[in-house]
Amino acid sequence: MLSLYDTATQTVRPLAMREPGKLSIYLCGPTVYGPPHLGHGRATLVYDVLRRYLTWTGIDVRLVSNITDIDDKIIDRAARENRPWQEITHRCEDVWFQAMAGLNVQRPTDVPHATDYVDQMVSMIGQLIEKGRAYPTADGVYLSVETVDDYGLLANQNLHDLVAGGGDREVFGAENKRHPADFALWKISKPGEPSWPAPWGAGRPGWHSECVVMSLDLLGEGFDLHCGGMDLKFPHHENERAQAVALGKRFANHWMHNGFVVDAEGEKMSKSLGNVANLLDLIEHYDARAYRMLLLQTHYRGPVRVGQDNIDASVKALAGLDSFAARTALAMSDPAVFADAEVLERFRNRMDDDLDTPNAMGLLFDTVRQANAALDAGDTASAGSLAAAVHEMCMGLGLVLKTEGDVPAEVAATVAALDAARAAKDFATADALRARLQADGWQVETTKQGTSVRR
RNA sequence: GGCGACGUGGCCGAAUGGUUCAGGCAACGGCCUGCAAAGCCGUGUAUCCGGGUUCGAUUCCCGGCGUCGCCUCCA
Repeated sequence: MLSLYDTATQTVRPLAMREPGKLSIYLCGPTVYGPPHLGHGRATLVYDVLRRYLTWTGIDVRLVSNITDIDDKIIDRAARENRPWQEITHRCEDVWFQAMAGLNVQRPTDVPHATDYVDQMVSMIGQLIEKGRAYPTADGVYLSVETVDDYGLLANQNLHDLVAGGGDREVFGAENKRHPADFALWKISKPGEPSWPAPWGAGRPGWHSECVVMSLDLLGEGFDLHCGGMDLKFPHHENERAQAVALGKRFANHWMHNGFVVDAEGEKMSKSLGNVANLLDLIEHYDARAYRMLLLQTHYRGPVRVGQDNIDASVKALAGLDSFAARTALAMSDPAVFADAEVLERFRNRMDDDLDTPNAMGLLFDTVRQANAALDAGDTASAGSLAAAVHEMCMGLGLVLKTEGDVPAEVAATVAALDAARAAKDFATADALRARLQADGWQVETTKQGTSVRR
């Protein structure tokens, strides 16, 4: 049974399932107005690993992750570029899923769009007003946070301290709000802006409303886990929760937040600092698996710096694993081979402890070394079961190892020529052929058993 | 100002009240190899500082110093 740190209780506690064997997860998805950056990549990879691991342990996971396709940023960009806002959201969503596919992140079970839920949001806001928890003003509808008893639970701060920290920052809509921390559920639109009809004036929903409505609609009250980046903890998740509480509904049972991607100076990568790195660049220039590898070797709650050195180290580590997969392919092919049960149990213990992937990776590399040693010693049976365990672990982490794969005919011919030259002790020719393959980007391993190539 | 996280070898990064502080990358030596590569074996280097608790602390407590995050743009 997996235990996870829960932001609401600030403890590591078992991730309870509302229905045995079934886990319902809501993950806050992207606002589609720009290209995905490394931070998005981290969050989706962390939750992809979570999902794959849970699935691997036999749990039926339903992962709902939304697309925020109406928002001030989208409107701003559409106005600036003078084109329909839908064109931007559609394009960005395509790019988003393209990037996710590149990272080998599984598509969520459900991908609700905010714009498909506006009616339900209007209805929810109406209920909040009826209950006296929200109030309309000249520019929108606001939630009265003072009516929510434990407002500040996720931020771990009381309302007074939260507001005290506002500093000299300008409070949005201050002139109309009853309390500075009240937040917009509905924003009445200005001429030319996209809008939907509502009793309080045509407009658009505030950011925090969509996730409440969509999560409760698709997963129902008291769903198991709500997750997202640390920066969503407050205000986004706090405000989602505040709405659910104000409605008198049970919300998420467990809250999970992943740490940030930081830059070389250790500062958070954020749009406002302008130090965001495009995720697509990383995927284009490096083995996309390297980012997953790097994150697996970092605890999900800690910060991670994504740099040339880190990524290079991950690429190298992957090369070792690929090489391992290739050399153990034969030992694994025996249908009588079973994954080493003890290794898998240790793996589960580590993963179940707040998703301790760095420790799990330590075990994985240890197992690889043991299997290699067994293979060197000619003990193919042990090598096979250890290698099978490695493959199982990789499956539980979403790591795909490369084996021989498809080799073009001319490369195969070169490999054959290389082996023939070596057999004839014509090492000059053999070295030239090997150099040519390497120049073409092939990883070449010549052994007594013959040459194998990998890309 | 409030709340919180963190400070481990050349780099990244776990863990732990006590024999030798995981693992990855890099370095060095050896085995293997026609030579490499891959692999194996081995080596070296680390717990921010000062107190306290303790037989014993890197780990727990207190105080520093430093870094970072959140306090209504954000994964």
